[in-house]
Amino acid sequence: MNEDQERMVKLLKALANPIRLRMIASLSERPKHLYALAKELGLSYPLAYLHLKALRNLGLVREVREESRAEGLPSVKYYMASDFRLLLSPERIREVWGEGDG
Amino acid sequence: MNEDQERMVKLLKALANPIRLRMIASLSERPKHLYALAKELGLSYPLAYLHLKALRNLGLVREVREESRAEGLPSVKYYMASDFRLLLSPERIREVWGEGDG
DNA sequence: CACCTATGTAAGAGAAATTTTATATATAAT
DNA sequence: ATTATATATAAAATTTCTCTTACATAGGTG
Repeated sequence: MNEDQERMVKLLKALANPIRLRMIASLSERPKHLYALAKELGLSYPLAYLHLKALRNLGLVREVREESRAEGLPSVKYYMASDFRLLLSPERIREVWGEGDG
Repeated sequence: MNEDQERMVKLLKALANPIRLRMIASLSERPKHLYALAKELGLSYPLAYLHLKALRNLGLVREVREESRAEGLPSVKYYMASDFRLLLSPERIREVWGEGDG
């Protein structure tokens, strides 16, 4: 697997999960912190934490600084959905995966 | 999960696998039968069979009749990639998954 | 007849993903 | 003080996914 191929599989695996899709949907409405997101979606904090971590690792969700806080303050971390775009079609898949062997 | 949501997760799960992506890439070049596809991709027949079944179940790959065969003949089954199109973006995900709770 | 092609499936082993439980820390409110 | 908010992570348990092994069938070739 080359880099593009690996990236595509990782993205698809990350998105192939209802909890992570709901997280993206919610965090694309407005930024929130993880504790609030967990409550909103009816998840335990550790579970929400693990799912969010997976999304952050791929750049699908990112941290945003809350502006109303002075420098050096403990930080309540806000997250928002990144603006990504992934098209899946036979042609696109062939572009990335095709012609390896014939 | 409503029907659209379930469909989206199933499609993403089906696509989140390098073997199945390679199958789609290959079967979008030209139709072939499963035995040949398995050899081409270096897979055991049973493994190829299971992955192709998953793709067929979702309509991502479909069977095509070989024209050069007379009626009633045993049938060497040919498969080709269906022409699908799936766009993933925060907006699209919010359309399907958003507003459930907040 | 043995071998290669060709299809179809079940059952179990093994690997990966998901979820829970537990632990640790810290601030703010009642 | 106790409760609720808030973050962070490890480890174990559970569930799902993936893959191999085994079995059954059949046509064609050397």
